[in-house]
Amino acid sequence: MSEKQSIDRRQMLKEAAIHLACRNGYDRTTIKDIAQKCDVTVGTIYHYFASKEDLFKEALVDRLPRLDESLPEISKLPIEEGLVQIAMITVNGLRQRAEMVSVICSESLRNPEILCLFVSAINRLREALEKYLEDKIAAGEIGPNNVKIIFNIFFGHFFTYFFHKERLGIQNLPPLDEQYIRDSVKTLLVGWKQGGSISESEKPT
Amino acid sequence: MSEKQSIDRRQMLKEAAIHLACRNGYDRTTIKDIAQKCDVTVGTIYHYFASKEDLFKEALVDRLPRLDESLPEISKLPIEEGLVQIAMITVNGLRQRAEMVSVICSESLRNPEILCLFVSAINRLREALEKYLEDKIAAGEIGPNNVKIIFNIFFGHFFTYFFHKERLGIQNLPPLDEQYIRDSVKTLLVGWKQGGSISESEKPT
Amino acid sequence: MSEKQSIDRRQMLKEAAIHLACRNGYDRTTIKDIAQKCDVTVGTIYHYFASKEDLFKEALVDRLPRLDESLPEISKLPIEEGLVQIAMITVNGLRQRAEMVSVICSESLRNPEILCLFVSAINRLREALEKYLEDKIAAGEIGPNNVKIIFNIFFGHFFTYFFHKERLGIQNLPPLDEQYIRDSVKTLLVGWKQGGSISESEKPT
Amino acid sequence: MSEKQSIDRRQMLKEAAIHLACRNGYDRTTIKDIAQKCDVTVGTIYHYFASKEDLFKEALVDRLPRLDESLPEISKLPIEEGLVQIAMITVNGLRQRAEMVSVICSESLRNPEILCLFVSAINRLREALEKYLEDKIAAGEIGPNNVKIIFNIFFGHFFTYFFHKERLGIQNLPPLDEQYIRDSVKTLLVGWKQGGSISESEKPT
DNA sequence: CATGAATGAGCATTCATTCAT
DNA sequence: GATGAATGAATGCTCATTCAT
Repeated sequence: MSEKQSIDRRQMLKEAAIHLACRNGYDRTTIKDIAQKCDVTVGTIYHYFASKEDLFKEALVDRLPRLDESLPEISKLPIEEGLVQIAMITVNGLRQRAEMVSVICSESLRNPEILCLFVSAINRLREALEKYLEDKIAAGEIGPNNVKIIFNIFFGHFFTYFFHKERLGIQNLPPLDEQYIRDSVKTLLVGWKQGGSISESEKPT
Repeated sequence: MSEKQSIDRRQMLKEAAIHLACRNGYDRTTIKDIAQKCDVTVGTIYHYFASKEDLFKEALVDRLPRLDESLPEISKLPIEEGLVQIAMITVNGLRQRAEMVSVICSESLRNPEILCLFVSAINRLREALEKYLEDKIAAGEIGPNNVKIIFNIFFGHFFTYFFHKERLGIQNLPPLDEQYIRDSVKTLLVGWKQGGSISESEKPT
Repeated sequence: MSEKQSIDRRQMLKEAAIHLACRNGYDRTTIKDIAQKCDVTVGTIYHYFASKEDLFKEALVDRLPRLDESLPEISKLPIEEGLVQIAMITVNGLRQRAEMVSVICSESLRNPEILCLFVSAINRLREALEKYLEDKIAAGEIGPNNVKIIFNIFFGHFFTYFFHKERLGIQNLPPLDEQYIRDSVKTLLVGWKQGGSISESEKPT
Repeated sequence: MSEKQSIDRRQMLKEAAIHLACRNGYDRTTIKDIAQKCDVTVGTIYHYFASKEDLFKEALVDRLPRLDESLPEISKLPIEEGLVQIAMITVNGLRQRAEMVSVICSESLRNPEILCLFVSAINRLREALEKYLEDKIAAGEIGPNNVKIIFNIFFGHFFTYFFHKERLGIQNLPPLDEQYIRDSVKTLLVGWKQGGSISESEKPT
């Protein structure tokens, strides 16, 4: 079998694994389930992956979201538009990886390796975005703010809303579309522009 | 055996179940584990609960958080202080139920009954807090705002930060203490007081 | 509690045990089931009986059918009427003990003590009826016949028919009533009166 | 593994299951027992059968007795010989399936599917034999008789005697051999030839 | 006498993993 | 490479029996 086919098959198995685990959880996703979904036998899976855990670890590693490459372009935009772009990339990233996010949220609590993946993805995002916000403060586009807090507000807002609306399926919430994102960003910016989220202890004397 | 002892034992079993499931997940928490943790035998668990699922369902049901009873008092405070109180109650509620929150987050994706519990708890909080915010807007303490958005911002912020810091254990974040909460509320209020999160489509003509 | 009450309670427990075991089999009839049916607790059953097996053994022992006492009266009747009476007593005996017959049939294969009960009941019937038939042959009411064979034909017929119709519930069979019994007896007697079931090896030279 | 081996192993498991259940009953025959008897592990049984119940259902289904194919030949014989052949086929059929008969008798009372198997096997036999007897009456080989009654007498006799002698092991009964069968048939035919088992209600006026 | 909480061995079933073909 | 039969430890659950109250 050609190398390409081999890569495709690995990919197919990883995707099936994540897809099933998203619905049923890691423990209730059996090797046989994955094999059947891919029309192969259990033995085949063990040709490509050393164990069930390995299969999932690989599946999660190679699909972590990356905001980094888009940031340089976005930095050139005015902050209103920049934050909208960032929020949309973040939400779309979650959406495309919705199944993976679910698996990671569940499994990270008990699997340190998966926790590590999750944390490093969030930290990459945090660092990039804090840097972006600091630049904008320096440039005077928004007032002086505690960037840790405003990152938390920004990310927590979109993450939780995505989780409530698109993963848990809570009813009667407005759609998480561009309009909602623009309204949210506008709301946030009203305060951020004025500044003031520097805590007493951080204030320069 | 007295009724009291019987109730205590049920309670003990439920707490052990949640505690273990928080660390290991529902599927990896065995009846034997729970029994050993409580120094009883498996048979005893089945004397008190019809099944493993029943044990967990009961354990989750009777510990859902309640903001409701404190709100009337809080409503009398100025909004700065009110939101701090609400945030602290919310964070402390999550903290006290940290283990339960973890279990619910994992299991709600595949167990509709648990999802229902989770959703109704969130909705209760949402309704109470949206009502509070609308009253404050009417009273002129904050400007006109889309209460759905600002609830999402408020809750999402504290929920995500709690999850990152205290559940996932992400390093290098400031502690989620009163100071952090006060700073966050101040940051949020800068914008909320001024108002402006009414979307174009909602604006009165 | 008076002795009478105590006897009643034992009786009630035994009847419940047989009743449930008839439907569900011995193994699927639990002590708890029996206790619930009688509105007592499991502990109570162990006051009256040493074990589950004991309860069932006692329940089966004291309800074995008895043809013996009626035979002297029946012997005075002409054989046509006598056999009808015997068949009716047999069928009614099975009917009243239908549940017990089911339990005995199932359990006798693996429990030697129950087998013994079953066999001795059948043997008592066999001996009584063979004696009756020999007397009737001697009296010339029926011809010379191998009484073992004609007992087998007589008992086997009614037992199997009862089992098929009233225990298994096979459809489209005529009812096992007096008319059917009279017709059957008449059919059997046609041959028995003429005689001839003495095998070659038994015939006097 | 070849398909043949796979079929053999299924067959071996089914036979072991029936064999053990005959001695111990369905409930006391454990999967482990069956596995040990066949020198395989429990997992192997579940590789071939979905459940314990399935294993037994299959085991019972594919061994139901069939008289049908022999009847055309037997019909050509004089009735004395024909009934002897039929009785011998029936008795040998029971003998070869002795273990299965025991299991079916016990389980059919509580398992509707097994009851259905049992009833349909008996009904097939009943229909074939009633047809045979009607033909013989029409041909004048035996007198006018109620075929339902004489079938019941014929089958009930041999079935009960088989059950008493070879399953329950009641002592002091003559062996169920060809001689016994010939004597029984002769006894039955004495009456059948003369006829007379038409009930009053059925008699033509 | 009566209770029912507690026991723990035993059961049917699952499933990740191995390996001869 | 690919197969799928075989493994066996582990799991949720049952139930006859005991015994302190």
